[in-house]
Amino acid sequence: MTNRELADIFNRIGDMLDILGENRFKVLAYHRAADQILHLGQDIRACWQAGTLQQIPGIGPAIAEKIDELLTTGRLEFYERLQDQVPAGVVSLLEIPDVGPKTARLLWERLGLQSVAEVEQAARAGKLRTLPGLGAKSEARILAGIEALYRRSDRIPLGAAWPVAADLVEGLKARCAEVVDAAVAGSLRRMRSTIGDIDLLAASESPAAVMRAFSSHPHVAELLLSGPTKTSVRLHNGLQADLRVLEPQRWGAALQYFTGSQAHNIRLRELAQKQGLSLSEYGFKRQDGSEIVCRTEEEVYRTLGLPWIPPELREDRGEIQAALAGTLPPLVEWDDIQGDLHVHTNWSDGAGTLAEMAEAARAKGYRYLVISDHTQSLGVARGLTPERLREQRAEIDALNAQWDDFVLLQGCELEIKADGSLDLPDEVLAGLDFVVASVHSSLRQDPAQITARVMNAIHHPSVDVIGHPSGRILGQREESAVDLEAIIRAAAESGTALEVNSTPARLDLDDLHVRRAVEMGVKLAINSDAHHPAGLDSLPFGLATARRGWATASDVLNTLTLEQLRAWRQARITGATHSEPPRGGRG
DNA sequence: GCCGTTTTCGGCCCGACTGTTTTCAGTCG
Repeated sequence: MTNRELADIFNRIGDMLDILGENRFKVLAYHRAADQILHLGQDIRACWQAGTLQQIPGIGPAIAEKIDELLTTGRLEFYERLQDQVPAGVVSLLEIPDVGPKTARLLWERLGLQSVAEVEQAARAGKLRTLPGLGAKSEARILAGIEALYRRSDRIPLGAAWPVAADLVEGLKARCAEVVDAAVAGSLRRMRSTIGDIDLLAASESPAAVMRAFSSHPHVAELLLSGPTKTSVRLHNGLQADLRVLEPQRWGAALQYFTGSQAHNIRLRELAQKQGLSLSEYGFKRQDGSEIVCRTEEEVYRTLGLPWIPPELREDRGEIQAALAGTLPPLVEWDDIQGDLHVHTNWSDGAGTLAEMAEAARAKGYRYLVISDHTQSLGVARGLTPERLREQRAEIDALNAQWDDFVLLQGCELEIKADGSLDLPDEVLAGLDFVVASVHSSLRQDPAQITARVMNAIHHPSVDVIGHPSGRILGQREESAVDLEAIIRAAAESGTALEVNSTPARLDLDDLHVRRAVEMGVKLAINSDAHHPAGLDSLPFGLATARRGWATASDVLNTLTLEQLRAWRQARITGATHSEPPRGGRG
């Protein structure tokens, strides 16, 4: 039973208890436990076997016992009894926007409705308006919610949401003189890998003018709700966008609040309470009603006795405890990045020439760039044979003669073939400057098979990095069955680095496995996997993913200078232990 | 159901918006 399956069960238990009218804090406890399990970053069976379940925040004796029963027997009596009381179809009604536990229970008890389709039928027949507390408007609203549910678009990748959000922010600033400041907030500012909706914030003394400018933006398809401080719209691409407008002097508190996450904010408010303060998007309130208004986020955190916490960490995964203890990690930053270790050119399936890719990298201030075109067995990508690699080497050498501040390295993205063998002979690999090894084929092999393939590459002395280790494509392809925990352990032993692939649709490793890798002392390579010069621009998405996994510069291979990178590689090949040299800033 | 440098019992974040209401409940984030 996987973490996700356990989390699903506890979430459904929470939903069923909610519908039954159980104490809301008990309901919350189940949802919190589910969230913790889902974001554990390692298989919960390891904690179970080690007897450390109750060390996970939000898991106490009752839920630990239920986890034990589920993992031991595959069943949970408590859950089965609840399922007898609340039909699964009734729980599914909670998926309808604006239908919560109270309404779901009402629909079930008074009209016997047990599916979204039945609710839709009843609404069309005008039956919902006969229920206490519901009128014609609620009925129409629920019907609209069901239609939205049917055409619901899934979460979209971070990299796809950014340009739209940037357009909206720019639009606000350009179209409305009353806007003092505007910014992206929410999960987008926290740089989650996928985005469910776009949260925006504006500072202004004239909210109404800002709301008008927002709701008339060309991206906007439909006005969902509108009040004096908040407007929600649906965009033409199907995404929902929410805008909050606040007074400029409250900017810091508002930005903090609206960035979330919700779980992080709840923790902050609990801290505030202990100090006799109440925290909201407007700032702090003392018990006598006087206010502490915060113009910056730093002031919000300082008032609570905390250092400013980077948005990427605000998920209630230990960052507040670390901030209290003064042990927040110094996260890797853009200025730390010295080069990109994985790009393609028109020698294989890329669109740019060697010179074009090199100049684009130089323009970013990089000191080096690894050309890692595909290898021969990936025919669709015109993978390189040993002969063509030799020809490419000559061209790279010629290009390198013209720079004294930048170096092109010759590498490859080596195919890990379906039988686990590598796509180039050892002597060819040994002649390259750097090797990224990746799986592109037979992604549906069983866990043992595909894990063994990657293990083989990890233990090869010429392989420096495992590329996009999970193989996921966001919204299209689940990760392969590869045992990432085992891969991370093996990488820690062999000194092989794991990639954080920055392509917006990949972001692979994900933040949770980055965190696990950092804990295990594994080096990360934050790479763009660019297939054209503009593709280099996606590296910040991988950088953010690494930051979400608590990575510091010393965890990241491509923060090393060229000399250090070469020394790191040499030390691995010779098996020597290497001390950590100081990093040089890119300036 | 979880949790504790104010607590092992008694708390548990806070506000906006909507609809159906005469002051509030439900939902959402």
